[in-house]
Amino acid sequence: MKPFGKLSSEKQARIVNASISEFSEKDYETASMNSVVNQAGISKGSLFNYFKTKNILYNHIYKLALGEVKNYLRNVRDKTADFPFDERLSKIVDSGIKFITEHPRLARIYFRLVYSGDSPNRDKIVNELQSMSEDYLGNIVQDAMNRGELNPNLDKAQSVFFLDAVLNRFLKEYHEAMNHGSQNAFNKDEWGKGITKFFTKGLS
Amino acid sequence: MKPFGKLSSEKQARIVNASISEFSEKDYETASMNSVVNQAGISKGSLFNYFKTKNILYNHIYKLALGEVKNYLRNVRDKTADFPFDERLSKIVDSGIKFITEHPRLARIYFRLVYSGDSPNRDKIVNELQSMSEDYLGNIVQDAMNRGELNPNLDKAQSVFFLDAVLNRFLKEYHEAMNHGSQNAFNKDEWGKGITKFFTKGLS
DNA sequence: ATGTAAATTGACCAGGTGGTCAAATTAATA
DNA sequence: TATTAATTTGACCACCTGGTCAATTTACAT
Repeated sequence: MKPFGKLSSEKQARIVNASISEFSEKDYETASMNSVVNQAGISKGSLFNYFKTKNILYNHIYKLALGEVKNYLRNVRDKTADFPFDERLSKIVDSGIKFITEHPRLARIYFRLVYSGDSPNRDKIVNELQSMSEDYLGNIVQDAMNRGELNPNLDKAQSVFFLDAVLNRFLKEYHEAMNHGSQNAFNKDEWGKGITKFFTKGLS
Repeated sequence: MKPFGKLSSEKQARIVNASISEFSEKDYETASMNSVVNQAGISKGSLFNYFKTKNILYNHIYKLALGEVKNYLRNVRDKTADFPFDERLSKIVDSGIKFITEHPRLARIYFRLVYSGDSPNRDKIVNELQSMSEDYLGNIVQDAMNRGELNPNLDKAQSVFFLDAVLNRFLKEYHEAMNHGSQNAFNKDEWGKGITKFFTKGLS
């Protein structure tokens, strides 16, 4: 068993928590192992005993973040499997907002990973995410096409791309607005409606 | 006159060129003044004589990059003022691709600025960009609405947001695909058509 | 050619980085 | 309790950072 797994769950939590804070506040290169160590209240040697390198620690954390994101997505997809396209889209937006609100630090790590350039293995990870998203949104679009809710001659790849672009951008802006305290910048419901209307029309 | 302005234009070009390389390859924190100095073939003291801090040098460079971007945008907007919406949109995509192809390093600095988190004054700059884009795309949407090409009851802010999201994301992906050598990832014409079709329909 | 002013240099500084490892502490075994 | 094994520690290392400044080189005026 890996040394980190042997630790008391309280200590594990402390370390994970400190790491999440650090990697969400600074990008990979700028994030500091010393800072993690101080926040977690352990010694430097210990941290490097649990995680041999900064890279490995980062991998541990981002997988954690991504796992949570995937959970959310899987959840909303399955729970809305029988809903029509527009309601489904609306729920996706809602759950995205919910995730961001409940896990702002994990969301930050996610956005940093997707939009910033210097995480290790960034290309591989982003490719993974891309194909995950294609899969996810692709299924939803396909379902809607099968039901006759969307134009059956759609270029699916492009449609998914548009969806992904708008959804991600919206959530990113929402996340940033949230972190800057300007709560009124986005009216959730209004924007949710706007997005679903725009896509049901654009892809019809 | 500032010391940098007194330099021979050849030397100025060398320094600007080295700085563009550095800031396009690494993000602000990671970019190294030592590296700029070596690439430019001047001494460290000189560089800090021309630009008192890293921050000031970065500002000089990003303003340069942004100026070029604005030039391109202004150009295409004015030259297509009388075109219908779909042709206009198509030209915007084309000119974006052209810019990226001709100035890949400046494009990289632009994307890094917009999507990454650690440039100095990032918030201020991004706000500036946002209102610039709102202005730019807002005008184009407004023109089309006035001409009766788009639904006159559109929520303009949202429409502009969608346009901005998709255009930026597309150009970013195109830029990344280009830099990774995979030229066939995007068929320019096909995607240009797809984008215009999607928006003319979605906003009609 | 000489003196002076301006431009250029690079050794140097304090401070930070990821990572190491002998030594000290704690836990487990007998 | 005495011995051994596992865990934890933090001083330390080489390296890099942005930035400084006395000293040297260059340019120019007389």
